[in-house]
Amino acid sequence: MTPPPQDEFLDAAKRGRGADKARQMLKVAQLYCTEARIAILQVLMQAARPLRQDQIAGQLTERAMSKVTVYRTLESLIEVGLVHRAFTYQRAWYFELADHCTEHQCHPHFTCTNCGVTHCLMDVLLPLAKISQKGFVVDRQQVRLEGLCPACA
Amino acid sequence: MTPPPQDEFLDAAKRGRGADKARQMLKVAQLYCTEARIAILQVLMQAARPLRQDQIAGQLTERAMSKVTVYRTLESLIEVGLVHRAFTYQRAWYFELADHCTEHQCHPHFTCTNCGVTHCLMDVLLPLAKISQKGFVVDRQQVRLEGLCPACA
DNA sequence: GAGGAATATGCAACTGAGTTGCATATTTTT
DNA sequence: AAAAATATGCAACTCAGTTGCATATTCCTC
Ligand SMILES: [Mn+2]
Ligand SMILES: [Mn+2]
Ligand SMILES: [Zn+2]
Ligand SMILES: [Zn+2]
Repeated sequence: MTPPPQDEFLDAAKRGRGADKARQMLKVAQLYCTEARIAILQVLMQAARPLRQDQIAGQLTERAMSKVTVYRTLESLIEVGLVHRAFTYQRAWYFELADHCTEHQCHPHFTCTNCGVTHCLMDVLLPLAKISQKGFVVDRQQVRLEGLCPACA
Repeated sequence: MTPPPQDEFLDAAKRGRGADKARQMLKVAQLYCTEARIAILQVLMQAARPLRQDQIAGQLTERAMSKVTVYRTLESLIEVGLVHRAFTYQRAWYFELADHCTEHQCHPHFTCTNCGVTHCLMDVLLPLAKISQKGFVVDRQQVRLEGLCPACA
């Protein structure tokens, strides 16, 4: 009886392989390798969608963590470009790894107005708005979609 | 000495011409014609950009209004499609009239990360993300841009 | 490895945009 | 004018996110 691949992956992450990846990312970014940063990076690496602070905290299996620390940890990861704020929904920020981003634009996010679930549209890329001739310098273009997801349509 | 056109327009709005337009919009929408709705619609009709609740309240010259009423008024105007929530910035919603919208998409908004001012890009329209073949039903596509505005670049 | 500087964490208290219940006021309908 | 329907104001509340400060952890140097 071999365990299913997901469990194997999660197990590996807990045992340290995911932690090593996180440590390396932090070293490159010149951030202290703290328990909080390693754990939160691992949670975000395994996440299929952006997560709120409380969802991230809820995934921390090893040790509970103050929400202040979660917020400050995310802030530090954002500052060095490892994480970004994907969008807000019902007054709360959703965070995700910043790896799937192109220079000025990340993938779009679709939020279902019926079930509230958000999907990352990894393979959808809209053209950048051409507004530089008007004197604007675009740093980031963000696309949000709302409607019904396949399960709710 | 004729007053400049802006003042003339503002004056006309105060005197009732803008109010008549608002009354008509409310009648069509089957909403009670209340002081609050007429006043807030007029403020939004004259606004060059989306406004927060406190900015709207600050523009109400005739009579002060409880912030609860401003929020509930906006909510009712949103329900009938006259107003929409344009975006959030620093945890606050910005509201605007829902007239420049096409069926599934409004114009993009550019927020300057230096001065904080938002510009409505009325003449910019990105294509709709083609995700219906994946089973998604898109109700609304929203585009946000960040960077430096012409004044700050 | 020990010591010290730099940085991160937890706690408790705070902030502020937005919401809710309920009594009262306004608008519309009859 | 009276009744029914709806809107408003007040005070109290919610809750995601922030701040000050004492303590703990990480890293760097010797
Ligand atoms: Mn995503
Ligand atoms: Mn706009
Ligand atoms: Zn759904
Ligand atoms: Zn600017």
